[in-house]
Amino acid sequence: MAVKRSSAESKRSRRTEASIQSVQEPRSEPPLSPERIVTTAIELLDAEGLDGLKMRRLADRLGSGAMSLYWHVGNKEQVLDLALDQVLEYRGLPQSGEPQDWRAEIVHMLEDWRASMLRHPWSASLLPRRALGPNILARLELLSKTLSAAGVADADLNVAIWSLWNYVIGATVTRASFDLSDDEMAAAQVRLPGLGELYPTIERSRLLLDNDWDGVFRKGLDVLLDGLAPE
Amino acid sequence: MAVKRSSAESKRSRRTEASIQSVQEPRSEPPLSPERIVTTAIELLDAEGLDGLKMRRLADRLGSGAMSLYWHVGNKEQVLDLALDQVLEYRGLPQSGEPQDWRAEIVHMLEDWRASMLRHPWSASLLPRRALGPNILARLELLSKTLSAAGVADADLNVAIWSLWNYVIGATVTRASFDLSDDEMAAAQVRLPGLGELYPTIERSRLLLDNDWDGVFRKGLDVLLDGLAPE
DNA sequence: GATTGACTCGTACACCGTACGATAAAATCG
DNA sequence: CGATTTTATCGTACGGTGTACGAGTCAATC
Repeated sequence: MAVKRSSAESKRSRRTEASIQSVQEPRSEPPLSPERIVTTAIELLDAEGLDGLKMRRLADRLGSGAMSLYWHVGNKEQVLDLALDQVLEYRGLPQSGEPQDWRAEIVHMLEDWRASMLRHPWSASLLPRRALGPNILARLELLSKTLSAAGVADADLNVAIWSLWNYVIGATVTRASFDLSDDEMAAAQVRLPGLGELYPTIERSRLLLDNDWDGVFRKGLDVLLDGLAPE
Repeated sequence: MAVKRSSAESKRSRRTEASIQSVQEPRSEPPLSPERIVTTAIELLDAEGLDGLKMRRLADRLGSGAMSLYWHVGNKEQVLDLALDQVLEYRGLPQSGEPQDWRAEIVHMLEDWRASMLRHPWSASLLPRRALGPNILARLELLSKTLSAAGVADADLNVAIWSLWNYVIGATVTRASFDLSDDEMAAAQVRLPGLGELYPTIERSRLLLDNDWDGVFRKGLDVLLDGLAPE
């Protein structure tokens, strides 16, 4: 079993000053920890994609045996859970005070959400099947709080929250899956000869091609905010 | 290799009238085909979830050997692709003529989309990582065509299409993943003692609890349509 | 009747997550 | 201080996976 340490502090009392060969041993890796495992897992996921994450490969990167990981994490699923939640951490608006600009705050948080997931495309495919981690909940909480403080009535609050939420999730998931296929999809729009006949409007609007994704995202978000927020 | 038959007709000339034991053999299954494989795969996915689909198990249900499937489908991924696309087929509005009510047409298609995916919750987790199948493209095409015919300017068309699209995808994916966790999540909202302290607004609005999901979905969709459509 | 192609499937292999228990090292205790 | 427990590492092995391969069957064709 193990994984007892909830999130204990890690005493750094090792190698107390003068011991033999204290000068340099570039050989040995730092000790394992859930944090290091998750960080390395994210690197591996970024490099090799969702299917590229294997416990043995992760252990290789960490310079340890495969089974050593299981002392720190329960199983592979938990590694994925932790990696997803870590990627979704939000540090908030950089500015200092509170300029009361709730709309800027919300837009920033949602655009950061989208940007964070697009930086790690595997996270989009993970999101639909994982539970809500603390960082996801924190963003939802911020969204709720800000909207409520901006004057959205309690009766309309859940509609507003979920509408914004859905929009961002959908935009991210859609965009990320396009990133994955990428040329395959762009190729598909061009290659298939029958495609223009079956889907003429899509072809005419070049819907799948050279889109200004960021601009489109922002415009739709504005429409939603206009309709949901007071005034 | 194989999988040569693109979608050929299947000659049904077997058992030409009078042959021995033509009366009844309830033993033998109908012959394998991509259609039967996909249909059975959907049954299995509905019953056992995404992780429950194994090629051997699928073959068992079909009364065949595991390797026989590979004559008809390239690999397991393709089975998932086909299952997803089949679930997303759209039959259109039941009514006959064209009452010109573009808004009803769009709402119907999008609500049907959502309903179809919620009927098969595994499809939501599949969607983010699969390419666009023909039935998905057909829905996108219908959406484009209807909006365009309703008078949405070409310059605004892509924004409108993607905004609606994103919203529906997000709503479906979010809702489906809640269905999967279900009691675990409802339990989470109640169980965790610190949850109310960390996320007070979420708790107060009962955001994750007893939501009128269908109503919320429809309201957000209306906001979006109001903002995107002419007039 | 011989040949060819469409199909079925048993066996085998590489690879996966991880249970289990043997180790070693550090911390704690008598 | 030695003895014992706790913490951490990891080699081996097991059950299960997708599927490559090739040997089979059987109907259609020449």
